[in-house]
Amino acid sequence: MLKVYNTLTKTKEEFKPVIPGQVSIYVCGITPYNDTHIGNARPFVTWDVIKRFFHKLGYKVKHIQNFTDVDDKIIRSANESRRTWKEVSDKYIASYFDVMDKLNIGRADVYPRVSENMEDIIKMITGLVEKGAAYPLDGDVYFSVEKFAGYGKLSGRKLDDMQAGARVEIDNRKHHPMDFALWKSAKPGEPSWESPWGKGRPGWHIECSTMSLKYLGKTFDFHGGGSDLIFPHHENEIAQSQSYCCDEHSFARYWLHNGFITINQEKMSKSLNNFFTVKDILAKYPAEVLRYFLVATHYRSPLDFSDERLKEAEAGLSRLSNAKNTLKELLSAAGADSDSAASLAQFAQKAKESFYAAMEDDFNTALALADMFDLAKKINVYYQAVAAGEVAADRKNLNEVLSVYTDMTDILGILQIQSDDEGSSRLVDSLMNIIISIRQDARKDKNWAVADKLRDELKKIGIIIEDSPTGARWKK
RNA sequence: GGCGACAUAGCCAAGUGGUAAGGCAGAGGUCUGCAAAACCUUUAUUCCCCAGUUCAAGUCUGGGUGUCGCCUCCA
Repeated sequence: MLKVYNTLTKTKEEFKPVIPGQVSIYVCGITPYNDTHIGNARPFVTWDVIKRFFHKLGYKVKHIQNFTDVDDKIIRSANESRRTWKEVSDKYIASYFDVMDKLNIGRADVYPRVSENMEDIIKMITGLVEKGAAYPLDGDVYFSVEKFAGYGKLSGRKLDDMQAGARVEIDNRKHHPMDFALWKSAKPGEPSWESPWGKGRPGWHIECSTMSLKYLGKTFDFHGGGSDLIFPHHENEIAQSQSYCCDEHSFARYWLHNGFITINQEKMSKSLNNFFTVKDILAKYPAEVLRYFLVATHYRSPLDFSDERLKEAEAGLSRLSNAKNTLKELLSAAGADSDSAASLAQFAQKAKESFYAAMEDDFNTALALADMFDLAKKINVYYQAVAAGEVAADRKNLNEVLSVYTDMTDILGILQIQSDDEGSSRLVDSLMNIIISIRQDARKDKNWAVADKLRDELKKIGIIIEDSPTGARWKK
């Protein structure tokens, strides 16, 4: 049974899809005015893992993720750099895709943009005005929070409380201080679109309502994003959407929010200027290390980022990677089938069950990883027995173990990037074989100076030589 | 001020009321020409504090302390 923590009910609930066998997901995407930072990257890695898991369970997945390409910050950036808003957003959307690809994140089915959905947005605002849920005001349109009885149900707030402690400047023209803009009239020099209320552009929240309803229908399964979106963004989306559909049960059924990435225990954000871009990190660490780092903690927990933590991630990932290589090495040396790895294969099946159980419990990747480490250890123990000549490698059962191991890495999306470029350089492979053979000769002659020099020099260019009873192996 | 989350070893981290997973780092050992990788052993009588419920509490309840987040653009 798959359980997910729903922010709306504040409990873990059994997941029941709207349409059996299918999952519909809307994830709030980015505002492309800046390079993607690792805080931004977290929800996308999270949802990528969730999608991979649903695929493994046999679900058909539909995933929509927007780009907020009409926005104050984009306009400001455009004005400062003498580009158009379109040039700015296109540039950072391309940059977003570039780093997402490196992080091995699969594409959504559709990436709708605000600028390409104006008609639908205007239609929805018009509908809300007609229903009396919103009102035009001097070229703007505001949503009337008092007209929506459920306002506050996602974030657990009451209108009265919010009023009391509000830090916002009160605009007295509005019917209620918490009323928020669906449409903003154009100021000079701003991009604008024609509407029944004059030239202008949409407010922030309406786009996600419009586009999720457009692509996923009136009721869909998941809506996700960072926990800073709970209020006001997602609260407002619910208000708009349910008012529009005239149905308090419509719109997303499960709301999933991931915790923040922090720096020195403080939220990483563009406004605090304490962020690291994904690009910066990828200049220092392989993309897989960053991905592993993000996956090694449950998605709802806060996650403190530091160089030290990345180094730990690198060490942990390398352990998993070594075990996979060991498994492959065993297989390539395996002869006839035997039963020597039967109990290892059995253990692998148990580990797989345990791994799936962890994933079914609100996508507990941290717990699932423990099963991978347990399996890695058993693989290593078996390897020692083979290396000591106690047993012969058992092809059939080892193949089963590899398939379990690969199943796990497929779900987490790790240990895959490396294997892609393994085959890309036959020349390097051939050269390494020659070097290793020369070094083996030197070792045979007890010429340690030459053997060590080869190993040390290779290490300087990032290639590690490891001797083993069956010969030397190398890795980058 | 209002609302919410969290507090588990040196560090990170999981934990369904039934006796504390896993990783990193450290220590000792095995293997090795030396390394590396790997393996074995070792590292929390105890889960922020205090009360309570229970045969049984890290887990539930109440109170306290601390940290963080949201309430304003934010993933």
